[in-house]
Amino acid sequence: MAKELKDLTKRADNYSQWYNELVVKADLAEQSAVRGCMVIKPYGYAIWEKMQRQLDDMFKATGHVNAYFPLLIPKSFLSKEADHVEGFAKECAVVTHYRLKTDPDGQGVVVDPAARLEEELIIRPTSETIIWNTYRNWIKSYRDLPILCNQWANVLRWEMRTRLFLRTAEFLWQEGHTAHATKEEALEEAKRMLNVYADFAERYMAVPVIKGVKSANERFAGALDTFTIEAMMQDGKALQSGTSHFLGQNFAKAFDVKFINKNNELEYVWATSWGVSTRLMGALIMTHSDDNGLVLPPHLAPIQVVIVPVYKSLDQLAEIDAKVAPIVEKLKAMGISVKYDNADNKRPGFKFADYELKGVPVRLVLGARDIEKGTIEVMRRDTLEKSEASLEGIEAHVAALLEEIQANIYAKALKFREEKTTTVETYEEFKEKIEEGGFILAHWDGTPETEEKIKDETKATIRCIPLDGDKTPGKCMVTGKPSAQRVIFARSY
RNA sequence: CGGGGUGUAGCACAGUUGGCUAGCGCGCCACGUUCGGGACGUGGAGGUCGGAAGUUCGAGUCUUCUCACCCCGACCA
Repeated sequence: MAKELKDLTKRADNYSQWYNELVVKADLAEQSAVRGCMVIKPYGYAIWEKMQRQLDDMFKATGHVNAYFPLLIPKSFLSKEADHVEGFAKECAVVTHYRLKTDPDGQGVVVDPAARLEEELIIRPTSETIIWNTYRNWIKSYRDLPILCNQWANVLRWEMRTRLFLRTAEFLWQEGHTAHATKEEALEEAKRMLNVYADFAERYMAVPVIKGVKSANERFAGALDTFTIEAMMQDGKALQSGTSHFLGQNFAKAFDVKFINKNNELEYVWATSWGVSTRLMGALIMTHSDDNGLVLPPHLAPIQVVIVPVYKSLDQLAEIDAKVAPIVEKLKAMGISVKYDNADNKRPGFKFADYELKGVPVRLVLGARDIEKGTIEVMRRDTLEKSEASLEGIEAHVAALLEEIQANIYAKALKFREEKTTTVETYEEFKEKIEEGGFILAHWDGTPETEEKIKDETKATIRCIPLDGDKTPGKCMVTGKPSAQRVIFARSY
């Protein structure tokens, strides 16, 4: 076991291997038997559930409701919106038959050729099409609007190259799909949800993000505008962590969704869609982890506090059990999730290392020595600092410490991002800086051609045109043409 | 889809110019001593060497095919 962790540290020079290994060792997920898919293990899923619950609350608080739409989409639906089909066609799994039969020439089963579907079905890569096909029947009048639905689901995209959590073929996500009577209202909704995502990332995940608009090249297939939150990982690469799309009337036109407005005129419906996925788990891991393993933000840690007893005999353990019981009760009453690990089959040192690997924010250790002094050892995962605290009132101390850790890891990540963000004036300077990783603020003439050229030459893309911050115009670093404001460039996942 | 690499016990690997009964470490199981930072001793269980075909007296080792996975690209709302 000790060796495994050393291996992990040794490989830190290869960030993506280190990440991969960390995900597996910390018991979050593993590769499944199916290419590009993953098994999310109970510990990993517990984190996802916490994220889900929090996001769901935030959606409800902004007036949204949950619904569920089919997994399978008739192939023809996908082709109704030209850009959409272009974007997704090449990564769709297709259902062609509905029956198997035993192999007449051998063992096992074969696809029954007689059971070919008249129209093939695709497994949803996203649900805009099937949802807008459904919305047509729901919307007749402005009185039916807005529709503010969210769906928690799995989707499938046949990616060429996959990575646990960051880009798996099948992934879990939520997708919000809203319908509005006016352009303004739809735009406002798209921005509202971007803010919800940013808020969630920063307050719960402790991951600082930059809110912005995608350039045309990076825009969602079928959207007029794609808003994004971009985070920086510890290797300086960018990770698109959530998107919110203003779809205009594209899908309403494709699926013929019209309504009678207040002026008694027939009009197409305005749309948005927005989503975050299990990729957020990747962001969480890659933002905070260190060579000892995960570092989970207290607001999302399935176990916020672990208590480990140190004892020589079972009598001593019984004594510690009695001391710990009221602490556990009080912490639980405060809404803090606590695990008392008094399992007799593992030694304390093993437990220490294991809970560090799993990112438990606070560890309490209690032994005969402490009981004598009326103290308890407190270890915080973010800094690995140990301290002694009084047993009396330890609950309040822990509660305060959890908040402190939450704030500290956010501040640490923000500081890291700021240090790795540079401003450049020339393309030469850009090429040099991009090798160091991180975000680069530079002027760009706004054309897809220039962006493409930069991508070809440096592998960096425009992560977003920031919504907040400096808006002073300038000149494109490549072409010298006018630029409205600096945009963020980075290499990305 | 290109370039490179790896498939041998749950994990990580060794296995010589083909050679006789396939190995080490970690983990696992039993017992004992331990227990304040991944304990130690003794004993034990666990393998159709990724799959198929071939060469050979003999294949983990050589040949061909095939499958899977990893890394780097390409691709990626």
